[in-house]
Amino acid sequence: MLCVIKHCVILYFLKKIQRLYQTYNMAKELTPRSENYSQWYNDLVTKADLAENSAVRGSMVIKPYGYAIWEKMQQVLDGMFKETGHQNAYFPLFIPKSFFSKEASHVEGFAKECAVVTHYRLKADEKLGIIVDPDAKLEEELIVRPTSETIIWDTYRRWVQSYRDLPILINQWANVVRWEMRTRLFLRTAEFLWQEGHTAHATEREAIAEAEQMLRVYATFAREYMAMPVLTGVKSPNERFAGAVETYCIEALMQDGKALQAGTSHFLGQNFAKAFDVKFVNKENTQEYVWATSWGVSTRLIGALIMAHSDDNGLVLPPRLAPIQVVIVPIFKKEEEFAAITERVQEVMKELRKRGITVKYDDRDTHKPGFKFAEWEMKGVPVRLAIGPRDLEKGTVEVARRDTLEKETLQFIHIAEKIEHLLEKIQENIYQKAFDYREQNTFKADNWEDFKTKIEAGGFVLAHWDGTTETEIRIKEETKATIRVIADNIAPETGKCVYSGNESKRRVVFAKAY
RNA sequence: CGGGGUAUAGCGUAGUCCGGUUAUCGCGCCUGCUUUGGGAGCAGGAGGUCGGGUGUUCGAAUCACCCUACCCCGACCA
Repeated sequence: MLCVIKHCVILYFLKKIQRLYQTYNMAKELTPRSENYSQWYNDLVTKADLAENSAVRGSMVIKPYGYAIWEKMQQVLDGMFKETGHQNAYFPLFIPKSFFSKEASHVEGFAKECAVVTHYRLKADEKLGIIVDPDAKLEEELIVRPTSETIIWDTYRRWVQSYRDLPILINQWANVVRWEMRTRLFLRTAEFLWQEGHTAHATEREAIAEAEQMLRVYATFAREYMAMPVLTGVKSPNERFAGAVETYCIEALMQDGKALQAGTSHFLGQNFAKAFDVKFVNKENTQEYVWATSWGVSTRLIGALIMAHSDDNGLVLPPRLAPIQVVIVPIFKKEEEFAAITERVQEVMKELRKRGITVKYDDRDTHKPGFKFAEWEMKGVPVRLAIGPRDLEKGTVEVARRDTLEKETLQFIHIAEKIEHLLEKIQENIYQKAFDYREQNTFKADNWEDFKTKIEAGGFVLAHWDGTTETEIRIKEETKATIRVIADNIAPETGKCVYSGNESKRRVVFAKAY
């Protein structure tokens, strides 16, 4: 009897918990970061309406709001590339398989994740429906580009004869495919969007200068637009791009203490020139191989942007990359009030637009203000204005900032100017917060036990390394940490390798990475 | 690609172990009224090849086999 009552009580509470859970879900809330960081990230991407998984394994649909962020990134970066003398062009999606075998380490690096086109036709089959036509086999199979070095260098061979044809400074905006085993929205997908710069130079020095210049462009973009502090430097030989002589990178620290490579720039030496026989005649009339670079950033930057700043209420976007910088929510009961508010809003919008600020008036009458507040907060709009009858009376406006969630009521007078300043302040504050976080999560480790503890806890760990790939691999096997960057802001100092105890000339940055 | 898990309406789910009337609930959606300064309330309504296929059975969301997709953990990687 007692048992039955107990059972009923338990059932009752189970139902209650389920009800609570359902309410929680409908409220569009995020899983808190502290509870499950990965889940938080996935929730955020979905609920901020940035992207979703598609019918194709590992490939995502980038939704309009997410794509708008990418467009902003593209616009800024494209301007920076043009300023540094580059031009855009477009090379094919398909690459003949034979091209790949020409640069040995390059093939090795990418062979395992290439999609291959083998046929060019389908046909109807009575039993199986549509099938690949076995009679339509390609003479030479085509690789869907995982990166374009090979096809581009095959092309450059025909473009370069004399030193007068150099340098070639080209960028392309494109999609690439890398058949990844485990994918995550934006961070790692089978197909992704990126830009890849490919340059050809007469001298080694000039090529190195180019690779370094583009790294600085990326670092500037990350810091000034994404409000994301980055370390710059070079990769260890083990982490180098397949086919590169030197790989430069920008490396950022995410809120869960894991590192994320946000952009790379490669000095390719003469590897591709030799593989594709790209020579030029110099002023002394002798044949020389061309020197090369390549550099790229991808839609992964959106993942970095999300993880760098966002909180448990949703996305936090830096004003300089926010598709909508200011959203205005009217608060009204009667039609007349709405009309009067709208009139006032038009004035504000005009002033804001004059200053180049992107503003949206959320005049939907299908949702209540509270709903709109929550929605725009989830989408990370930096500044929200609310205007209601009380504001019209007093000549005020409520200004809420997304980064701190603070609200204040300001006078209408010079409101556009105040908001312009506020946007700048938000941009700075977001950067500062991310910077402070990184500082607080950067540690030194001088012995193996300490190293393991600190790596486990997360963050950047600065430690001495003997410079051998063998040690690097051992460390990775034992701790999952890799050398993220041999950072150029860390001064050389002698010491003992944290793993082997051998001589070391400098500390390098270790972390677990995405 | 290995190991584990999941798949029921747009989303989140109950039911599956132990097969049996018309498949549960919440959110969302539609209509109406009342609401609107932080995710509105009430009333009514629509919406389902139970991931796909094959089988077992009088009868399958439920059992068996196969396939597919997604999630978590490893190996690989921007």
